Amino acid sequence: MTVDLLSRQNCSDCPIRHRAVCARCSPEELDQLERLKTYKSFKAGDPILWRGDTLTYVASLVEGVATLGKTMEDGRTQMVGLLLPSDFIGRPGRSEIDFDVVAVTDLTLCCFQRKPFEALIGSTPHIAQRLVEMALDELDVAREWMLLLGRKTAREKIATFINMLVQRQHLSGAENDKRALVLPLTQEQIANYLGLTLETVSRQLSAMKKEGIVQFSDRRHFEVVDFPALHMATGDDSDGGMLV
Amino acid sequence: MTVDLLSRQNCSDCPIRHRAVCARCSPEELDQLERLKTYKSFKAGDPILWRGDTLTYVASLVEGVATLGKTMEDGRTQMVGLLLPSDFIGRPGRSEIDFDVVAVTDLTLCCFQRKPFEALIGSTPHIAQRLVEMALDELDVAREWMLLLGRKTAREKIATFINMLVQRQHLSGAENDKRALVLPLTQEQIANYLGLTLETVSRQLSAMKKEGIVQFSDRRHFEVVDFPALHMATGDDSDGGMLV
DNA sequence: AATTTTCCTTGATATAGATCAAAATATGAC
DNA sequence: GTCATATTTTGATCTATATCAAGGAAAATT
Repeated sequence: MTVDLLSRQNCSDCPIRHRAVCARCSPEELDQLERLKTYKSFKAGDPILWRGDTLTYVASLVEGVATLGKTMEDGRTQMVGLLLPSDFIGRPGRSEIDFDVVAVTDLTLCCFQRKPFEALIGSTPHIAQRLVEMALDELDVAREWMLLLGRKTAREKIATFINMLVQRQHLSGAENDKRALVLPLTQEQIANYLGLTLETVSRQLSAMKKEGIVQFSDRRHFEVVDFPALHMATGDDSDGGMLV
Repeated sequence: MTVDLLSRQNCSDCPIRHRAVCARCSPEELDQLERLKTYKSFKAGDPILWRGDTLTYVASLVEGVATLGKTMEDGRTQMVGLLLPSDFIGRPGRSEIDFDVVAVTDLTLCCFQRKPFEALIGSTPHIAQRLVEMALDELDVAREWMLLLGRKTAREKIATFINMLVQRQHLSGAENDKRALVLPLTQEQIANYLGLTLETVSRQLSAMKKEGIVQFSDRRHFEVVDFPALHMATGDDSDGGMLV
């Protein structure tokens, strides 16, 4: 019943397929995965993992949105990742986590006990290989975000964030109205993701509405009206993104 | 002859051992690695890889310092990684790189052709497993840096940077004067790493000298005089770091 | 439907760090 | 050793964004 809106795949069967982890698995291997798997549900706002927690599971996000965040002693916080369906949580070969994972919406995880999962990796090179690629993909995303956090202006940050939502939601199979997009976070959470304050996020978003770049139907749903202007505003591209 | 100052290991033999990639390799596997391996040298300032380059090699940094950087169309740049001896360059399973790798000092790489290296991974689970762990370690570092870039003050950034140098150089086997540390970057490069301008770096470093936290013997060599104050200045710890 | 709470907007003001400018110091080349 | 270049320091000013403050709109709860 859980159709993964963001990964073009029905994943009620074997959620770890999300990222094609087991595209090349043999029937026996799939069977093994099948037996390890359990589902867990969380309510919006629930902490899934806390910094320092022992990792007994690795998991694949089936439905919903979660954030990865780091918090400083004095309360300043920085989001370091946004988890959408098909994303992977956990670190084979590591028993502790050093950031917080929090459910933003109600969500479902497909969990595998870490130990047997690691054993499986140890004997199945192509799964390990796939995990390397996934980790390196995440690393690319993190580095792109470092550029954003270190060098972009508030306006560029917002534009880049919206553009990322466009990309991740278009890549997905969501065959709804092509332009209808979901804003999964509050403005405070967006501020946390972008290294800004919520007031700055509000002002920049208002400006982009006024300029007719984006249009909101309600707080959580919007569409991009002027793609070239959005592209231009990201700072990634000196021209209007026409070449891409 | 090339003794790796930063990894407690003599690595003239099999540089990929740096990160214990092949600690569990059989003699035949070591032999295979041995045959794939070539050394390449670069001069300070040389570009090693350019964004968009095709990756024909993966490599391990034997000696010297290199930076990973991203550049925007208008010239703004953000360093996204600092490579010290024993660090790994390259992405098994990926043929293109999307940032620049530049030699900061003269350096030596130990290179393996990507294709055969990937084949080796495909048939050797424990190497693949080790690479997953390495990629996840890098991801942790990148996320820690995201917190720094998004939320820390200029002073906290500088203190954190110095503290990172202490940690990486102490972890290494460098059994020279315990306090003598190398500053491998110019202040402009540091600014690039921290999302600041060079003037701000200069001012903050001067302040920390004046306060007696650090002391420079020359531009590239310094020692930390007051560790508790340094810890305090990183912002990571509300107390003076006494508990760590 | 009324009330509470959460989320968003807008304005006024402050400030950390950027930018502009210039001199002082190193470093390297010849 | 001198000249040229790269790097660092310091000062004056500016500005983007934070901070402080308060009201309004939506959502959730009763």
